[in-house]
Amino acid sequence: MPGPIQSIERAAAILRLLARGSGKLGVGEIAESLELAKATAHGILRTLQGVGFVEQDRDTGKYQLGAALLHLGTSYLDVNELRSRAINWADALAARSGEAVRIGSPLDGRVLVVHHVFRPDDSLQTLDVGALLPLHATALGKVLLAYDTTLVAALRGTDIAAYTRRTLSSLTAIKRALAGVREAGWASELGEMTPGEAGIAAPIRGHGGIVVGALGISGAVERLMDSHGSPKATLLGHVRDAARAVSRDLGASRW
Amino acid sequence: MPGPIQSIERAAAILRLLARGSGKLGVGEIAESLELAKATAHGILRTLQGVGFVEQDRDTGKYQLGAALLHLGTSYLDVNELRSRAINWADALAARSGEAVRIGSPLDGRVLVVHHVFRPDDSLQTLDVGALLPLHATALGKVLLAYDTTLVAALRGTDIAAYTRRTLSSLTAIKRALAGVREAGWASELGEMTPGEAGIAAPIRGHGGIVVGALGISGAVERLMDSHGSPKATLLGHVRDAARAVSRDLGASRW
DNA sequence: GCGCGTCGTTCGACAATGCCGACCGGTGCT
DNA sequence: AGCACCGGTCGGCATTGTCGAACGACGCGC
Repeated sequence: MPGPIQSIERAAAILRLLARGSGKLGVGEIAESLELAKATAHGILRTLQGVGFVEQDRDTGKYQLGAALLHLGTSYLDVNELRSRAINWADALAARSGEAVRIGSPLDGRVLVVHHVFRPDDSLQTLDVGALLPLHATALGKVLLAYDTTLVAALRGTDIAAYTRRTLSSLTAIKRALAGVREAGWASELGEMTPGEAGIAAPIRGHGGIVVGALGISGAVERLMDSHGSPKATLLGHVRDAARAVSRDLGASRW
Repeated sequence: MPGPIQSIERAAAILRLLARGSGKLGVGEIAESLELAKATAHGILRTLQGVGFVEQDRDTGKYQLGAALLHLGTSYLDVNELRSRAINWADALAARSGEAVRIGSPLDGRVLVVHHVFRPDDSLQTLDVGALLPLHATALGKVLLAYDTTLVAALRGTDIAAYTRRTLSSLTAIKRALAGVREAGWASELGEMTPGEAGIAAPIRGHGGIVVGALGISGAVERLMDSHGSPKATLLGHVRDAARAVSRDLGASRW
């Protein structure tokens, strides 16, 4: 049976659609978006509702994501080897650098945040584990792009959003930056996603030396960067050391 | 088409199995657990792999949950009305009480933690959003049980695990406790899940007054309880006030 | 080192299964 | 009141998923 199962693929598409649209959707909207017959979409939705993957608003009849997905998502974190090996090092890096630490791996042309340590102060911060960040406007994403040519190829065709005035919004500019990342072994970002915020990241390598993720810190520009817009040497060193330590734990002995 | 779609139900069962087993499973094990032909299980797994819901270990060939689920799970949090309305009140309750705050809703005979505010000190705490807690051994769960008879009915038949010496492990003992909860309007737990840890919780009511979740604090027994093993009055008041405030935001005007 | 057991995977055929167009019943807007 | 839209249901057709059996690769042990 070499071939994916149609109904399951459609069910997954519905779930992704609900996650992207970030809200409630009706049967008609879903059917139209996915070019399905209304009855087909309804049957899938009813099944997904039965297993708790979607819920239906009693008043409006519209559908949204269900609670069962939350537990599945966090269960994924438990078995994610990258995350479990990196937790201790991430805590240490946050303490040493005084900044928020994030670990990301590629997912579907974005960066999935699989771990997040808050900046060690009492300020209110929102956890963004599970968030999908853009590849081209974050330090984490640049690292992943630099060591995975298929990701770069996938960039072509997608629209490269310009979040701020500093965002690298052309493919050639991005490629030039990636060459620099490969040469240096780390990436940085300065106000390219959010004005005033910066990031520094380095690759995490797994068995055999292939890059399986990225680890980095992010915070206010004036704390991370020097007057020339380059990462402060001590912070950069801490980030690179932490990434190397995680890589070693994952079995990338030579790097 | 009145009837759930078989393949999607099976796919969901596989995902739940992978989440429960908390680790990697082979095709054979999965097929046996679900009483499927090996080829059938394989087809579903291949499809799930294609959409990123499961991943395959390159070396062993075994399957585990995939990264796409993490994003879906956190997307659920974004649209969860209970959580979004409760966040502000939960923060306030944590500040006032000095304890960790958790909000739970029922899922599949357990308590799903949909929000968690750390105890306001610098100690290392693990986020347990997405965790599934037992109904009968937590204050949150007791509240949910007390106001949902179908949950109690479902308890019969499941094994009622005795986590500690104090866990209410018989159905009659639980039912007696639930009557007390209904009368008082709140629930507490003292070392029934983990020795030395206690909890206090109150119901969150939605539109029309039906209980849609529970909100509570948990922490060391000596901080939450008085010498008689009853919740400290001030803490209890804070919990009940917060639960009422959230209920009001959800439209349960009369309660 | 050879063979046995087990694993993930593929094949092919059957019919069960999910898909679709058309049809209800209710709600809210005009 | 009429209309348009919504979510949900029905029944027939054939597409689609299911299953038993066989394949190749790996690893363990005799």
